[in-house]
Amino acid sequence: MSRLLADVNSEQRRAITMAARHGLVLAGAGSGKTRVLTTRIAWLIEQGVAAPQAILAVTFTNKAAREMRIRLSAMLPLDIRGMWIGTFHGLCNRLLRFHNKDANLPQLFQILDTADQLAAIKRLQKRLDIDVDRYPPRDLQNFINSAKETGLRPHDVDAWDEWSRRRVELFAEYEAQCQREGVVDFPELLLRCYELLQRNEPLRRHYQVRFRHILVDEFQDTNRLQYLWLKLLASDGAADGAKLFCVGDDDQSIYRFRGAEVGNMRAFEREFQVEEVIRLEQNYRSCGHILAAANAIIANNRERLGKQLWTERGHGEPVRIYEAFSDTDEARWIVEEVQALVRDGMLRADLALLYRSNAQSRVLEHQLFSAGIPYRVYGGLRFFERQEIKHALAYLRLIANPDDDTAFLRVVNFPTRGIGARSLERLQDVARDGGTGLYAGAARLDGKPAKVLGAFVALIEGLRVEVQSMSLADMVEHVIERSGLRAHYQADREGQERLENLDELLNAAANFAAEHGSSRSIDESGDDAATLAEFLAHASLEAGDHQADAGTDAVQLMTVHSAKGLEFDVVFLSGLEEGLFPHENSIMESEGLEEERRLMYVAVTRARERLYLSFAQTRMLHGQSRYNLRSRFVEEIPQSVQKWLSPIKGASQFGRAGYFQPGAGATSPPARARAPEPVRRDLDGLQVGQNVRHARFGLGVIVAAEGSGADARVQVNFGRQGVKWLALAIAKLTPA
DNA sequence: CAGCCTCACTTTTTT
DNA sequence: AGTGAGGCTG
Repeated sequence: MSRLLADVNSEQRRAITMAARHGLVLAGAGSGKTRVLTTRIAWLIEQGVAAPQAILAVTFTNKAAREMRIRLSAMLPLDIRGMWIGTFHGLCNRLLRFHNKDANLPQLFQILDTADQLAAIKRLQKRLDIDVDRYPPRDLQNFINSAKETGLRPHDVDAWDEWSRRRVELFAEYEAQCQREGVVDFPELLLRCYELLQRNEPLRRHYQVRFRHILVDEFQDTNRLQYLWLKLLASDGAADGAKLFCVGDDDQSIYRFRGAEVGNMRAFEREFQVEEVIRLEQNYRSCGHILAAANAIIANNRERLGKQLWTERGHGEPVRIYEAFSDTDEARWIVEEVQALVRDGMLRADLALLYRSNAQSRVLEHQLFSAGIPYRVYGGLRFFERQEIKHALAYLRLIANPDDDTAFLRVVNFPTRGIGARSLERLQDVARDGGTGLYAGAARLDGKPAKVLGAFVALIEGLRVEVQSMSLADMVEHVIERSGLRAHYQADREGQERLENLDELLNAAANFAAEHGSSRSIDESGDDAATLAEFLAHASLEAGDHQADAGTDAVQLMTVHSAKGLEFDVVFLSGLEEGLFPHENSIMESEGLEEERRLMYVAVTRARERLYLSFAQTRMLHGQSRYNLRSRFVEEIPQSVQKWLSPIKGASQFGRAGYFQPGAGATSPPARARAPEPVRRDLDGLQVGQNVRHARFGLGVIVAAEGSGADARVQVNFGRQGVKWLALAIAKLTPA
């Protein structure tokens, strides 16, 4: 038996060694999904079922692709560098670079990241004198991207009225602009690649014949276009086409808002007549009580393919639940608990503080900071998104492609060189009238604009010549120097960190050249431009890690979304309140609510040993106090695995007597007794923050009040019944 | 051209 | 409350 199959359970083995046909693996959280995927690849190669070149493995994130490569190279005595393992976008980029002519793209086409794309759209709107109130740039960006991600070009999009017709026109104008400038945005990479293969039969056949096995990770996150792309490469499921092996978990589908279609799982099963659907339900991560909570929560969803996690690890600890007065109290309690755990020898890095929305990190950070506990927040600016890095890259982009107007405008006057709005306006007019880009338009100016812009063009031209036979790192260094970027940040008192980042960019360039340039020699002239283009693509496609210093032992703070795929010994999940989690924007429709519940399921299944859930009666949000009910998700956890740390279970929902009793449980500090502040009195004895009962809507909390006497109205949060304004003269509210 | 002020926004995120 | 973008003034 193959060494690859040691320590693999029977279901995992079934998936790994499945015969060459279409397969769907429903892999529960912590069930060894990545392992199955990578081991199957290794197994296919080891058994001689497929050659390495015949395999295409697709992931969503660079991190996942990297991990797959690392694991694979540990399993196989092969150089896996030539293998087609990558993200959808990375693989499409690769394909388009190979066949740029057929795809009608310049050889050194640039990739616009989301921010570049928005800038390009704004520029377009300015050029065409579009009312940004009627057509907000963000909306337009969303519109364009979601059209492309559904596989639609402007002429495929329906328009019924003047407004939407105009919108489609702008979509078309935007495409023309991108084409003129030789740039593609993220969805364009996929769509362009898809259309290329669809249109060009020999090319399509080539790849359809070449790839015998297509393996897809996180299949539940695929959007329409990605599914179409996979289908095309797999010859639509024809007998002689590639075999699709998709791994995913419908219960962890949490990206509907960005176009993911869980329905692709069922569509795949149906359209490819998938015979083998394998469920990986043994969980190797969490203790039994935690899994019981997760299973019970997700069981409330109707739209499921069905799965039940189990473990051999035993029950472990119950789920700890804490009710706080306020968000501040909640944060303070969490920090005390963290301190206790660290005192007991727990590593800070094994503790995670999770929340539904980023705004919640502030209170937590504040308390952690006061307590002097090192922490790290995920989700800030990433390396290649920093302004100084984008500036340096913009110079490099202009060297590679002078038609890139986005890059041009970014640095034409940075560092400032006396090119003002007037000069640029003149230039944009000239460029528009001449039907050229800005760079080319500069030659047709006169007067002062001609002088200042001529100097800028001369700078770029000079750079292009000087840089010609340099290594990538030297090139970057030279550009940072000659553009004046370094001097600019040196003169800036607060430029120190930016200078360090620019140095880091040099490192990145050197590393990149070492890793990617080795197959073709770097000093072989003529390939410098290609290496530069690859580096620029890399910078767009892989913006870098969110985390800063991975080395230090710090408590980890992140949203539940960011935590997907990660695991921690101890997880604190805070803000379990109706309106927050589930989020109020999602409560109204069942699909939204089910996605929130999947999010909750993801959060719970991050914990290995211990899980804390907490919520607060009062929370500051957007500068206002909000009064929320406890999340329904808390209710969905079986009582048998709950352990309440705050005074009395459910105190706030059914009267507040319990609050003034001392805390219970060895791990929890005594609750600080504090009466909720009445915001306004004399509303028939009702006050904000109070629990009330309504004959039709049931239990709720008063969240706001206005008016007096016969006009007095209160706003009541009834949880799943919604938030309602009720006139006291009409509605019968009784204190609960 | 730069700094200041007002205004609007505020779920989740990768490529 | 806090931030970021865009507009206006010195």
